[in-house]
Amino acid sequence: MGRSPCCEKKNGLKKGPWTPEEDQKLIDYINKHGYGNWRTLPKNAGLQRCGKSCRLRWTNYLRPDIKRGRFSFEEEETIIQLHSIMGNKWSAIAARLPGRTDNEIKNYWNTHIRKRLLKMGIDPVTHTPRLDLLDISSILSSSIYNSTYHHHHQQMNMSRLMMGDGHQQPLVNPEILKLATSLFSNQNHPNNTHDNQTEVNQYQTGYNMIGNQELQSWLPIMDQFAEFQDLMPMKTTVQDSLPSFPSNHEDDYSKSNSVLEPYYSDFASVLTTPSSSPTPLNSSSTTYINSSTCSTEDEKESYYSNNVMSTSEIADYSFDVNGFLQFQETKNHWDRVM
DNA sequence: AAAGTCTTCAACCGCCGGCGA
DNA sequence: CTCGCCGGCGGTTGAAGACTT
Repeated sequence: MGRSPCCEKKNGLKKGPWTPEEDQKLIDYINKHGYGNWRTLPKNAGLQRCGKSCRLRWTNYLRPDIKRGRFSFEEEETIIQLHSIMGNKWSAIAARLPGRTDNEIKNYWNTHIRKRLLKMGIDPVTHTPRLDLLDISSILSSSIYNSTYHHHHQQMNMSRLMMGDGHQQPLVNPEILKLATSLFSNQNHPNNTHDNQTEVNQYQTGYNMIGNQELQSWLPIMDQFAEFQDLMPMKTTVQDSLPSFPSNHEDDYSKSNSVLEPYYSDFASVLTTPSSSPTPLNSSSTTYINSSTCSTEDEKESYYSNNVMSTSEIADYSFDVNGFLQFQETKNHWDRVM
């Protein structure tokens, strides 16, 4: 048996934004009598509103203990950490933030924090890194395969990464990068992956050339990258989450042409968590931002612009070793200061 | 300057659980 | 136990303002 709406149109009750006069009536009444029964309050207070609307207006806007204005950095940190534990339990989160309402926190999450996490490559539902959000595929594939790519800085670093610069060894086995490129570029198009024999063969070849041991050695780089991108050390790292690879991959390879497919699938699933995860409560993936010393808004903005990179900035730094080391120093600085 | 697009956030809606009759 | 009332919650909407073209 459904309940009738609390304020039907036929009652002539007003909806929409509150006027200052209505606000004053509500404030005056509650100051004098308390709110008591919300359903009868509007009649007693002389308001053409339903009780629910009055309650909402009071609790979300007129209450004297409401803190207005921008969220402080500490508040934002608290929201992110609590959300990583509790999920969308806005009222529970609000209970830990004096003067903030669940509605305000929910709005702030949806309009600011959520977007920022996405930009950082963090899944706002699970609080785990999602490298696909960073669009690494474009970073990698454009440098490797597009010789006319305009970003010479990035291309130079990539070529050094792959071939060395005449004085040093390649930083990463080019086959690893090729495989990574394939993985990243194809995880964005899952439908194209499993039915394409050419691509499967590509993974097989790549995996054969790299071998289990070297692929494993590449994983810490991914972990560092995931951390490096946004100064957010993850309790659950890419490496920790990786399924165990067979010690003798040649044997498996001889059995089937699609032997790599399950590993690719597992590997890809580590790198990209489904955004529609039904279980936001994941205490093992609590997100930390090492920046709690930023107190003023200026510091906060400065922190974000200096230390939390946008995707395009990551493209500049991602495989630039000097930049990486420099960035690690900055990170260590913030860790110490914290 | 104007039109179109995007962002924000106050307010609404439907649902749920607690509680008393 | 069932029913209806109520407060509370989380998802969603849409008007207004900000921004872009």
